[in-house]
Amino acid sequence: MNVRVPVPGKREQTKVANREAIIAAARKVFAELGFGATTVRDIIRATDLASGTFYNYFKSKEEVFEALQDESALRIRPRLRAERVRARNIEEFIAGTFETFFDYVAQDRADFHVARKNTDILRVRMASQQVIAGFEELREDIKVAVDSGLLPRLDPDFLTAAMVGVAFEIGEMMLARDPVDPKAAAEFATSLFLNGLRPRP
Amino acid sequence: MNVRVPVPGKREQTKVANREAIIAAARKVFAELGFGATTVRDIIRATDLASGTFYNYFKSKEEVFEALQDESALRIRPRLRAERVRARNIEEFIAGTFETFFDYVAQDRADFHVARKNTDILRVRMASQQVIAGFEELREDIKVAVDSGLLPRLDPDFLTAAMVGVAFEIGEMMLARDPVDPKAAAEFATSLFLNGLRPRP
Amino acid sequence: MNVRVPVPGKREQTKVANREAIIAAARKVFAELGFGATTVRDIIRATDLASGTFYNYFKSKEEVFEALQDESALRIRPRLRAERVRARNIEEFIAGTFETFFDYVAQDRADFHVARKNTDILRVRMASQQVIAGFEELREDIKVAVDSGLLPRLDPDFLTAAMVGVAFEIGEMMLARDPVDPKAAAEFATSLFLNGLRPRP
Amino acid sequence: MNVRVPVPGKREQTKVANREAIIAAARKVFAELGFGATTVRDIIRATDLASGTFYNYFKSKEEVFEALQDESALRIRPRLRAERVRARNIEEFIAGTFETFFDYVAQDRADFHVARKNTDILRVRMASQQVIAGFEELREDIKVAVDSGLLPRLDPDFLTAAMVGVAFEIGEMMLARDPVDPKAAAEFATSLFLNGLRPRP
DNA sequence: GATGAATGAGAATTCATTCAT
DNA sequence: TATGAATGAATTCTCATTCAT
Repeated sequence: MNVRVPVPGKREQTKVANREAIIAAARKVFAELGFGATTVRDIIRATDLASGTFYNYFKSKEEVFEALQDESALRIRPRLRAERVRARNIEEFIAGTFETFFDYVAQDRADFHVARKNTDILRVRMASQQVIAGFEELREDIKVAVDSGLLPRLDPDFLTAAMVGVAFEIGEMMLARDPVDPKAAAEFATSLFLNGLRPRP
Repeated sequence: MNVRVPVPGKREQTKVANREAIIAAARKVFAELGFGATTVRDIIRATDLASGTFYNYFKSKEEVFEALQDESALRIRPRLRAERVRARNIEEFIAGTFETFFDYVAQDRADFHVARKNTDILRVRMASQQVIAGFEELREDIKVAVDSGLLPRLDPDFLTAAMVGVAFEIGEMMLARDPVDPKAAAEFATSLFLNGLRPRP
Repeated sequence: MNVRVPVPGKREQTKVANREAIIAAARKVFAELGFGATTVRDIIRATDLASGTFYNYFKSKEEVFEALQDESALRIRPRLRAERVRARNIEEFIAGTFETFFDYVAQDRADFHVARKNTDILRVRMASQQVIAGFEELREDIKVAVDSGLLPRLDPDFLTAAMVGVAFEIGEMMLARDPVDPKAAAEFATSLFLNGLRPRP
Repeated sequence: MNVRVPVPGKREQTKVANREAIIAAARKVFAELGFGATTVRDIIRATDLASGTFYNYFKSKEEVFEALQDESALRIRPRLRAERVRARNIEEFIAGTFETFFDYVAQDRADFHVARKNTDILRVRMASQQVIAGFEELREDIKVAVDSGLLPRLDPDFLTAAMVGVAFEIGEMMLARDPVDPKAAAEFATSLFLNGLRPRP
């Protein structure tokens, strides 16, 4: 018997490149057609690979979608977390989160925009492993912030939900405008969460 | 050829009844399977009609989905609008909106819950004609409220998006809990929008 | 609600005709290609129906194969049984069985010949519900015949197996010859089973 | 690129060993899955070789199947032949053949049992070059035995078919029983062929 | 020779939609 | 208008085989 010691060679490079090619094609096609309308054929047609090759890398369009989302989430999660960890007060916690998120959305439009294409009837929201982990992380950070007195004693699940809802919904609205202004979006969301709508005395 | 023998006591299904039967079946099936996984066959199988009959009423599952959402939106829209019109101050505007919405969600779980079934990866959000009209209505009301001084001078699009995002996201969270407590959800959202998180002096 | 009383009409006729067309095509294609090499596409291509129509009648080629065998077995089983029931002595029991079987085989070559086509490597033997039932029936009749003293006290399972093996194997050999002579085949098998090879004193 | 580091104590697989490994894997997989359902991938997966390697040894699963059967036939053929050559009378000819065959079957169950797995519908019978040669050999020996007066003047083709049919069919029945009793099977078959069913005076 | 990823033809199957009854 | 079988395009997925490494 032989022990195989992998040395990165052409084969391994091709494998990585193919995987990336499929993910890139999927990103493009999902953005164009929406998740529901996209078929595996559409994705593979957008690469120069053979149809069977898709199945060497992913079992289904669901799986490639997840990989796609995981990639995105892995890019944004550490940045969001770093902002929150660094936060010394409630202003930094809230403002840092929204600024980072809207900046990311503005950069990475395609990732965020996966959808609202199915005859304009549906909106599909990301929720891969990594995205869910990101939500979870936010909730944990909120709990910690509440315990440390950084945030007031509020229901952390609801607060997480509120931040997520506002981030995604305002994110969409922001992208619909020209020019895309993440600063303005972040300011709005931050002010809402810090001060609410009622004028302070 | 089949001979149809009417059975007394069960009246013939009228056109309206057939339409309703299809919508009801669709509501049930969408809730079970999610939109993407549902086929026209699934819907028609859940009625006692024949497959061809579906096409006398709807062109596609998209169309029946829209009709379904429209029905829902038509139930909730007037109530939301009435709340906002009746509002004499910012507290009533915000609290009325959220209370009404979460009450509706708690009642009509199936309608709201259409989905998150697609392999648990996706969340599908309603956005039929009527739902969009409802969003539009909210934005109009917000504009009017801003002009009349009821609400502070804020970007109405962003505010609409924020309310919608919070309503849907907290709505989901609320439904995930036992018992479902629309009052608590409304209080949380209302307080957030009125006061923000920062303690008032 | 209506009660549907079927009256044989054009629709029902077409259904029966289509089912028969598929079975006939399958019989032809199995005989040509053998079971293993045959695809559903091959079968449907041999009809003038559309590919999807196949699935209105059968779930797979296995299912149509079974239907095919059942048809055959249903034709031959009652005749075999009648011969055995009528038998007044061992000669009639054995001779009746083989004569009837080889006559049937000679008539219905295609049914019997399903196979030995896969590069001449394999022989596929029928064993649908009905064929198995036919074997079972033979065993039961043998048991009865043993109990009534018509047949000597032998292991009925082995005797069944022996008759089946000889019937099928000699059947094949008979078909390979020109002219096909069921009489001769039956005489050979009958004599073997009645007298054995050892010359009687 | 991979670097192959030889591990001492485990010798390199030679060409012969690889061929044997593939045949052994095929024997196992055919017995489990049946011939029709088995794929080349299944076979190669049951070895520790790579898929491409299969094609250095065999062109298709048909070819490996033949090789498999040839191996079996090469084991049993000489023994059968020896029995028949040694036979000094009809009793020895018949009894020797069946005893040897059923002993072999009892030993080498897997080889004989290749199949009846295809949804329980089919029985697949071996018929490789070597197996056919074995049948041929039997026929030749029968002819010789007829000419020498050892066997009565009967149609040698039919007699060959009858022996083959009985051997295989009773072989299956024997394997289905517990305990497997080749002696009893041989006795039954021998008595049938020697004496027939009709009581001798 | 061995490897195992890429290939792409082709199989099974589904399903929206049509249309004769 | 209701029915439900027929249609066939489209999709998913498998697999034997090739070939660069």
